[in-house]
Amino acid sequence: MLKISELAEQTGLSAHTLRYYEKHGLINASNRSAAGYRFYTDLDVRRVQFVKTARNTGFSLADIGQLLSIRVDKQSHSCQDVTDITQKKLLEVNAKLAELQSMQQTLELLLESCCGGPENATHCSIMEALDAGLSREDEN
Amino acid sequence: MLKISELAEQTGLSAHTLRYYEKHGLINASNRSAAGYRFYTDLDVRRVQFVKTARNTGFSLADIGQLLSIRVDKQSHSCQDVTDITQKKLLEVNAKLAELQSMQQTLELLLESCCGGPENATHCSIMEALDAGLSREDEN
DNA sequence: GTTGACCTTAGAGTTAACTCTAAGCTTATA
DNA sequence: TATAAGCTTAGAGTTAACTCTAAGGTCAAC
Ligand SMILES: [Zn+2]
Ligand SMILES: [Zn+2]
Ligand SMILES: [Zn+2]
Ligand SMILES: [Zn+2]
Repeated sequence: MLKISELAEQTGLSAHTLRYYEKHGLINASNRSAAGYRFYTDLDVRRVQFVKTARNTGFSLADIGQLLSIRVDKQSHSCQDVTDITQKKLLEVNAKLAELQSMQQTLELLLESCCGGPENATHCSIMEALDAGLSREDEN
Repeated sequence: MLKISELAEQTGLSAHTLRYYEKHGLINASNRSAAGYRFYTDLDVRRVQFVKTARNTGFSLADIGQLLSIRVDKQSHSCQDVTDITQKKLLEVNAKLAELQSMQQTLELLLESCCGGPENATHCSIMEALDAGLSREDEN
């Protein structure tokens, strides 16, 4: 049985974050000491690690709540339930990716166009491009 | 001279957002009516469009504040001042991009591994992978 | 039997960029 | 002149996921 600081160390999450996850219904300590100290079992640890892995994969805490409710009762859920959540997340990630890639391209073009030198910015092509709405050609 | 709602329509920003930008020092109405109504000149409009373009490019409002102070006094700033801001933004974008691409790859692998069917999730490879810390995916 | 580290809770603060509300003026139209 | 639409301000609310604080209780060690 682990105390919260030991679980924190094992998972790389802070004790604050673990309490925050508990408050939001994601995890729980199976046991409490007489004085109210949380004690975590191996099963608790695995659940926290599941949360952490899902978090790293990009799932929101709300998504993870759903995944956890599948996890504790797999019989009552289908693979489609799982792929629905995963697919939805992939679409979100793809949308953000497209946005960021567009920004990346714009920023790279801006940097290519500017001398980046120490003389004054009266001729700066980055400022000109931003003033011109990034040239009317590839507006979306 | 445009009223705030007219500027909003021309720029595609809401009047609320325009007042918010003003409160944060990004824009201003050159004139006010006797009763205090904001009135915007062509120069004001162009400044707002600059802000909007910079926003679409990914710059934060703080970045845009810096870009605007260069814009109003180009003689006192260098191209390097401009590229410093742009370069910093590009690094941020690249970092987020890398993170999202990793998530995308993980999500795609998860989806490939799961049948997505209607039978129960006791055998679901997505759940297994999340339980295993994605170790299967990492090895691929 | 006293440090000092660790634990508890409720609740406030953080971040960015909005978004909205309330209460009261102003302006245009009928 | 009455009505509706639009303007003003200060300030509160939203979102997500923490992050931290205060005030106090507990525990192991010396
Ligand atoms: Zn230059
Ligand atoms: Zn330049
Ligand atoms: Zn299946
Ligand atoms: Zn499956």
